[in-house]
Amino acid sequence: MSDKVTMKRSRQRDAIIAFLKTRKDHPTADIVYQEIRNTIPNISLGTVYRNLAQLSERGEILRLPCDGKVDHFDADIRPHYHFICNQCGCVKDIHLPYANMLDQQASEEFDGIITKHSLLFEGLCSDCTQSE
Amino acid sequence: MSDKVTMKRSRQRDAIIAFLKTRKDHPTADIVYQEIRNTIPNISLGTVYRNLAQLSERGEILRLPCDGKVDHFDADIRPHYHFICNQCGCVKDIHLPYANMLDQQASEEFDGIITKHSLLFEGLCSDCTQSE
DNA sequence: ACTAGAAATAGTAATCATTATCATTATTAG
DNA sequence: CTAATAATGATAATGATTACTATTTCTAGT
Repeated sequence: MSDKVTMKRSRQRDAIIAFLKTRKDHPTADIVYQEIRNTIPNISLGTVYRNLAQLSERGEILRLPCDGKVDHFDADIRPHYHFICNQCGCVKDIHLPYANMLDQQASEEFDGIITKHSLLFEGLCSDCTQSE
Repeated sequence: MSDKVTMKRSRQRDAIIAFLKTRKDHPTADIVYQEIRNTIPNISLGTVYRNLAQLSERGEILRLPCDGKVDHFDADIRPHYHFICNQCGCVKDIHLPYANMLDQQASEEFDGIITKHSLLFEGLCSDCTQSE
């Protein structure tokens, strides 16, 4: 947290990053675990969680909190927003640029320092609108 | 959820609503529990959770998910946003009106139906900026 | 007021995602 | 090569929240 402890490589972490980069659907820790087990059968779920937490703290990936539901993870660290489907739970990108204006507006209303915001859109994904 | 099952009053629920209305700091379920115990010593934590969930589903109060941290609750159901302090964890109001434009903008970028968004500001509250 | 049916409760167990622990293994700087 | 230490796997622990169940409390309709 405070300072960079030198990071040793591990094939587990390499596999996690590599896998995340192949996916655009923002998998959960458990999905990552299930997938990596195909190549590293005895990887531990704790190892997956530890690495995902570590990588997101270092800013190498994004942790997407989803309003009380399970966290998802994104290897695309460019600032953008996300959508979660209230029916199937899938998470998709919303490519609006990060709205700094929001922080500015909020700062005018607020006695303190606003450094960021998190914004999550909700509704029905295209698949779920059709199967209704 | 689907339809209104007639709601019976209970002094536990009355106390929970009444307490929430006296507070502007958006207490957690546990805070509500601790407080109500002063007047109803044997109230159950499960009862508090059940009622808070029920009331927020009926739209009588707001549940505030806070990015993986503990949920907070708000008796002020007027649409507005919130701020959470990264230091002390307090939750405060941000009185920007609900930005429907955000949903519209997002809808243009998105193949599906966007019904709402949740937006949480983060940073340091006024108390924590001073004690740094 | 009485009563039957339904909702609410207290107490407790269960869930579930996530984190912590710890003995062992793997990585890497020198 | 080797010592120092980060990372792992296996498992236990945590913590917020929900589910269960026998009992109590409401309340609508006689």
